[in-house]
Amino acid sequence: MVKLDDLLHERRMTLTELAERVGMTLANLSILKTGKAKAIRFSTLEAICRELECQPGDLLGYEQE
Amino acid sequence: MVKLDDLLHERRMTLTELAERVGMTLANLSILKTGKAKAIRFSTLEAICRELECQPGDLLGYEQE
DNA sequence: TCGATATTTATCGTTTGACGATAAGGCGGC
DNA sequence: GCCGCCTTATCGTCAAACGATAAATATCGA
Repeated sequence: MVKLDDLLHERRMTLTELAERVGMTLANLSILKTGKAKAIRFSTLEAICRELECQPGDLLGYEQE
Repeated sequence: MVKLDDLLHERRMTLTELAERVGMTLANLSILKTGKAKAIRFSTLEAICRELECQPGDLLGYEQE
């Protein structure tokens, strides 16, 4: 569902770096990445997509492409 | 950002019907559709995508395709 | 123009959960 | 063993989803 891991690898970016760039804690990003978050603010989604230069659909999805 | 309108038209489904199918109030779905929601629960996103037979990326996105 | 249907907007209350701060634990590589 | 990276956990605050409900507005066809 949350495909952050793939995107990070593709971008060769660590979760730690992404956390700094989007301005949120590593802990909360990790929760999101590992699929433990129950919801997300659009502002957060936007910030992540901005830094990863991707679309929400690249981050969220049920099928694997 | 939230492209619910397009999907509904394509599916020829009213917001009212979608509300019944996903089991949430029309009022809150309207807020989501008109881009006034600040966040979304993954469970809600999932329910909507299930009924519209689409992916999160079809519902959320910054670019228009 | 009337009326039915659909949607938007608003208010209030409850509850969920994001997110920050922080700390501790795990893990692999050097 | 140390270090960088990540996960997990706890606690607190606060934002906001979502329900229930009602009223206003829009749309459209007869």
